[in-house]
Amino acid sequence: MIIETTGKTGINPGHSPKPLYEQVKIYVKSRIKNGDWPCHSQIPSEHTLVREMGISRMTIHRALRELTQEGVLDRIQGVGTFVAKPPQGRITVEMKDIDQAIRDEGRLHQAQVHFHQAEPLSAEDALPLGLHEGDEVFRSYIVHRENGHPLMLEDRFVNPALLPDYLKQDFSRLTTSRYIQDSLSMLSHEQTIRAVLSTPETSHFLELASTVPCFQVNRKTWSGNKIVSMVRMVYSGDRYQLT
Amino acid sequence: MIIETTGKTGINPGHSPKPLYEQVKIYVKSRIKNGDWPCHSQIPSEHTLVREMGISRMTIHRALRELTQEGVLDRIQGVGTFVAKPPQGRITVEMKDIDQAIRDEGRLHQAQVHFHQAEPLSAEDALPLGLHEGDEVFRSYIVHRENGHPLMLEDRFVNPALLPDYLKQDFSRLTTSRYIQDSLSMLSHEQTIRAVLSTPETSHFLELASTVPCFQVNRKTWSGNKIVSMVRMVYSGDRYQLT
DNA sequence: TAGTGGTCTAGACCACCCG
DNA sequence: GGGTGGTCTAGACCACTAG
Repeated sequence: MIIETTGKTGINPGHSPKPLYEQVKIYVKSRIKNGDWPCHSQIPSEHTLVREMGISRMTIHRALRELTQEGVLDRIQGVGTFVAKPPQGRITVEMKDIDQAIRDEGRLHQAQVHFHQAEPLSAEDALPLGLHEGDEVFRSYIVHRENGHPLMLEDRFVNPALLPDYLKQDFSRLTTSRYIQDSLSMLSHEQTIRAVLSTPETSHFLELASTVPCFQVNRKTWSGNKIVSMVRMVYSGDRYQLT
Repeated sequence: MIIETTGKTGINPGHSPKPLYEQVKIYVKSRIKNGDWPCHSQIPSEHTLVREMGISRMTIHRALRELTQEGVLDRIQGVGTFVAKPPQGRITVEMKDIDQAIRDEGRLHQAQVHFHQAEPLSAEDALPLGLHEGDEVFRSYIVHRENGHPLMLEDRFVNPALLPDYLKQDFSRLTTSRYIQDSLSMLSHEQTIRAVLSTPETSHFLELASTVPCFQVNRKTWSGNKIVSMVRMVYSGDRYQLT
């Protein structure tokens, strides 16, 4: 382990190639990577590293804390620091907002609002929304287009108690999800994504000539313990893909 | 802002309800949440917070650094600290390894290896793998079952240079992706997920009676700048969903 | 030049675990 | 009781930005 310094007064002047704590992190990761410190083994204590590397404890501690945060190490107070098991088989897929996804590809996003109204809640929708049958909800039904071609159908229910001004918005200019995110904070989501076949309804609004495979996203949005919105989004499968 | 202490000798003995830096984080987030510090506005400098809150700079700094890491703040050296724009419309989907996903549901995972061999690379597969036509590659073709029912078809190519022992593994007991993750470190992935219709091939191996919508995942795995593996996974759409 | 954030130290007190 | 990690401080030097 070579510690890079600039040979000035202090032990590590700030314009060293990398900060000291970064060098410690790299050092620890290299020891793990080349097998010196195998999975689940205990690594030297902070005190030991302080002695061996000639670096102050706060700096060592920061390096180890950040590596713990990154999932490289596990630390147990009063016991020691251990090499964590690398996270197995977790690959994350990121779903951007539809308008952003389209614009990021350099294409034109348009939203066509088919309706946007208050309506009484049907029995089948009441339960998942956590409201009662007949309660008034806001609903919007929007087709999103990419360079003029229909890409996604959005059928959204909104809780009027939490977003009383929902009906006043112009969702041909502003995305529903953006409006919700800007209006409330600390939102959480719960969703499922299925591969489905287009139905007569989706084929009509997405202008599909035949039956094609689609992504159907069902998403609930919560603010604290209250449901803000429930949305069904159907993506034309031959024109959309997740990465 | 009330700083909780225990009234002992030091300013903040360790068993205070929350560490000081956590209290600072909560304080900052509350000022943002209730609108005192709007989006993009500059918040007080570290020095100011040190004076106003009577807390040392290292502690203030840690709180602000962690909030920056979490995307709540933006910091610019020499300029100041600003409230970050909340991340818009990014929802992440987590894909677990197939065996883990099945076992997490309390069901039985089985893998049926149809073949597992070395073969010359075809022209169409050579380009995406970054190798040349006719180069030898390892290939495995596996059906994964959930409680006996076929759930996913995995067709994988592997670079023999990086995983020479790939053919010696028993993939009815160990998942291919787990073997790869355990054998190499610092892997990165690149993938696309499409909604597709089952083909005669997938219908046969997934024992589908009719044409159904499926998820098709195409994933490349890199170790550094070398391709380790390329896999196509087809999930029976009526039996699988992403969350 | 003044003010900002970025890093580092030496020392301190603490809670926790285990023999 | 001895070792571990968790937190906090006071002060210092640095790099960067702007007026």
